[in-house]
Amino acid sequence: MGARKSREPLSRERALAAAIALVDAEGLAALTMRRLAAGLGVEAMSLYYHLPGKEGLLDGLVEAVIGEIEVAVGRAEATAAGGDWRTRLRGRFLAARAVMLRHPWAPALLSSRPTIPVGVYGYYDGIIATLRDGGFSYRIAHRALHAFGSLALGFAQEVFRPAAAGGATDVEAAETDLAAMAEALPHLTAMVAAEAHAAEDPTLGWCDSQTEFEFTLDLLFDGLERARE
Amino acid sequence: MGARKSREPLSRERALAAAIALVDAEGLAALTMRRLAAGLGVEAMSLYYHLPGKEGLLDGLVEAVIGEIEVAVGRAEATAAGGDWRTRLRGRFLAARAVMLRHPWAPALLSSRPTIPVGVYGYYDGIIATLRDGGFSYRIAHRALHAFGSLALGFAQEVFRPAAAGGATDVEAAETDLAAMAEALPHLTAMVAAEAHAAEDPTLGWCDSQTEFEFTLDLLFDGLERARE
DNA sequence: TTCCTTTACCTTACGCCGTATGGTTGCCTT
DNA sequence: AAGGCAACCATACGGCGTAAGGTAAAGGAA
Repeated sequence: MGARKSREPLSRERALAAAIALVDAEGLAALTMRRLAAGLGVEAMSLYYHLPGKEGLLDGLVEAVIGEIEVAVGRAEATAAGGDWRTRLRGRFLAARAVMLRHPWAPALLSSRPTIPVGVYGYYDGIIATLRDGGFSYRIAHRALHAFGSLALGFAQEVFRPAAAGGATDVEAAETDLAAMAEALPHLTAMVAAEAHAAEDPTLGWCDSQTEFEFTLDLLFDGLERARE
Repeated sequence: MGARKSREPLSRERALAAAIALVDAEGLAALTMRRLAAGLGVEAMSLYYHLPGKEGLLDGLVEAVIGEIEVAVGRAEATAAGGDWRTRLRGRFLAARAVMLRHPWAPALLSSRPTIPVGVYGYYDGIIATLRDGGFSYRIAHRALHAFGSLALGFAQEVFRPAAAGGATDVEAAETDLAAMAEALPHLTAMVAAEAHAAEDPTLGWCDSQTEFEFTLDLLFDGLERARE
């Protein structure tokens, strides 16, 4: 009525925000140009006025995630100022992890991208700076980066997701299977039994609880501490 | 002429072999039902008589890779019999890695699959057995599996691939960029300079050389040795 | 006021994809 | 000879990303 415009014009920012909302809600596979456009009350081809295409859209998502990580890491660095290297790195990685927990699709997207998003360079520069402060040579810093792998960006690249989300496994079949499994896979079944393994916290959709994440982190930190000579 | 059949009949095995050849040669994205069928001198729909669909085809590829790993690991185990736990695990992981080097697409495929291929359970059972032999509790064995992550299957999930394969970067632009980069990313540029970084061996398409792989392995092994108490 | 350019959005169409449906062929058995 | 069945194919549908070109409206210049 009073306002002239029937609606706010489209923009790269609005498109990216809608894309993130869509992917948060329905997963990466649900992100198509047509669906995204429909959610914005627009036709698919209109998106191309603001984005260079599907790949550019995905680049935008990555950029947004890296941006969130930079903010979170900045806050973590501020509170950990003056700490030793491993406390500070720990803070960085866990801050990045908090972002990944908000966007469970991010690991898969990140590791599928063909080029390194620019923001990542800055992030890695900060890690190297922390390692140098901690007295590491460039050589060890380099190796540390490789050793951290995806942990540096907040996720453990567990190769497989657990059983199935929501797929209620037949209990009876599971029991008879268990007997066969105990025979074929004695050590694995024994471990599962011993660990009880209440599936307490399958974060990120992976079998990758906070505890395991931090355990691995400390394993690597301890090793690096020793490698420093 | 003499033979009656104009050609050997299709089969799951022939289809899978052709699929692996196609993917080895042209990458995962080139694997479509139509292209695979064409390569076999057949129409796309004929594949559905031997395979349950695209997902089933990908499951078959995974199964084949796991099979190769099992063979390679079996050989490694045979030669390392009687060794200590870390020598044996090392042999397993490096054997798996040799398979991954033959099939650079395998890591991406493996980590994109929605369910765990059956063969993997047996593989992990063997790892747990080795750890138990080495005196580890189930608790630590469990954590070790998480800590190994994708290393256990022979690849380090480096998150990003290096620059671009074959994309000759403009040298002049690269030089001016270098100056800007040295300012924005002082630690990273210093590290690259210090490491010379002759890109000696970008195996698997990732920046993940054999040396880095083994370094990370030993870092984790050392840490676990200590965690055993 | 009139005209023209630019911006933002839309329509249509093309060539891919995976696959449901329903033939058609030719060997094997009886 | 007849029937069955395994193996393969033709057609078609809905969805994808996006190239090419059309259109409505806003803004500045005359």
